[in-house]
Amino acid sequence: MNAISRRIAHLDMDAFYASVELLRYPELTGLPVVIGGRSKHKPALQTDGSRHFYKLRDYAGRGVITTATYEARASGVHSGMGVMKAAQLAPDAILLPADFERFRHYSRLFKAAVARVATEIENTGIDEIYIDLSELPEGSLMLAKKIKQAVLEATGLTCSIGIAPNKLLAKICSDLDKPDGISIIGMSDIADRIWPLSVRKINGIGPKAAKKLASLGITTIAALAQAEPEFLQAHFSRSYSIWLLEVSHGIDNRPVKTYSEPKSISRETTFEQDLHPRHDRPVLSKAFTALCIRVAEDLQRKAYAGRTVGIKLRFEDFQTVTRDFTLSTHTNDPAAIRQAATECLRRVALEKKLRLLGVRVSTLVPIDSVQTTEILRQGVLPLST
DNA sequence: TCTGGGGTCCTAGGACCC
DNA sequence: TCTGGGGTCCTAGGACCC
Repeated sequence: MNAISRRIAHLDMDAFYASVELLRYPELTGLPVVIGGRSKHKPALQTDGSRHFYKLRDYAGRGVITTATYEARASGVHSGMGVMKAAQLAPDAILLPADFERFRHYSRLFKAAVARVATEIENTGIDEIYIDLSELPEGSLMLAKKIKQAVLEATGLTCSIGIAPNKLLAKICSDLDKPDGISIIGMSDIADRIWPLSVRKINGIGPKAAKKLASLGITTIAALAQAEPEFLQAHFSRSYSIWLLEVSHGIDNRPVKTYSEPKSISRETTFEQDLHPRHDRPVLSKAFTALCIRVAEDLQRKAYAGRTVGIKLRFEDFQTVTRDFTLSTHTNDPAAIRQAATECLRRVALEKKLRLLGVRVSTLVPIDSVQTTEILRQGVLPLST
């Protein structure tokens, strides 16, 4: 493979969760629709055969918007926004609960469709992938059209594709002509197409870094590209400064990774109301056990065992703490996980109400065949001591 | 009406070993 | 009596992504 002439596509499904739900409820097409909130608010079938949909104004409680249709985005609603805030902006938007099983199904469908056109695929989320097109003979525009057509035929859904010499640029590029677009750029287009954009368009510059850059007078990628290395290093770490300058010039050598092992498996839950560590202890304990069981089920279903068990607590003031504990052997046994997680819990001062509780298992190893029973047996051992 | 859930990666200090 | 230095593991927190 020639690193100099790579050709990488980034494919991003358009408003994925919402679009999947519109396939099921086509009568909502063209309306502002958001996915989010908790699992009530499922559309109810009425006696006249029509469906009743909940609107954002009907919602009360915790949660965020995971996806908004373009019609809802026009009101200023976007993913990550609290549902209650979104309700102020778009009270008449239709609210649908997330159906992850369905989303995963459509995710598999679109990825399989792409794989029939190009095999070198990196999964980066339920609704997006990178594709290495370097070894294919066809032109980029032709490939992009073929892939979009394959996705549409397999799912009825549209996507946007960016093609560029690396993942960094491809990712930025797929967002240039959304929805249902194709953008193709080369290194010679960076000054015209990339530099005018906000630094936030760079995958890896989040709210914190963008804010700090803005305080230094840097908001566009062009301004970042013109910054002196010494100036950046006075405000950021050396490695981050070097990376900032590289990405501002469109440099990125990361390969498309067609396979990766999971590093951790976790489950967490935000309570409807903050819970008091002593007064609500029975409820907390039940939730805690349920999380351990779910993590163990996930591990067993995916055929992994882990050696480090961790907990995550979020207090009423949103302060978040984690603790973890490494066992002498790998386990995927719910009782062993709960015991280790309880050890972690003992090391936290519980003085405030709890908003969130989570359990995580990391340092994973695949449990193939012969080792399985041994790992399971050893994993349970600490319980009996 | 603040702020979900599932992840990855990085940093940094201390323990421990050679 | 002044304390090297590299490597790895463990732990905690934080930024970031979808």
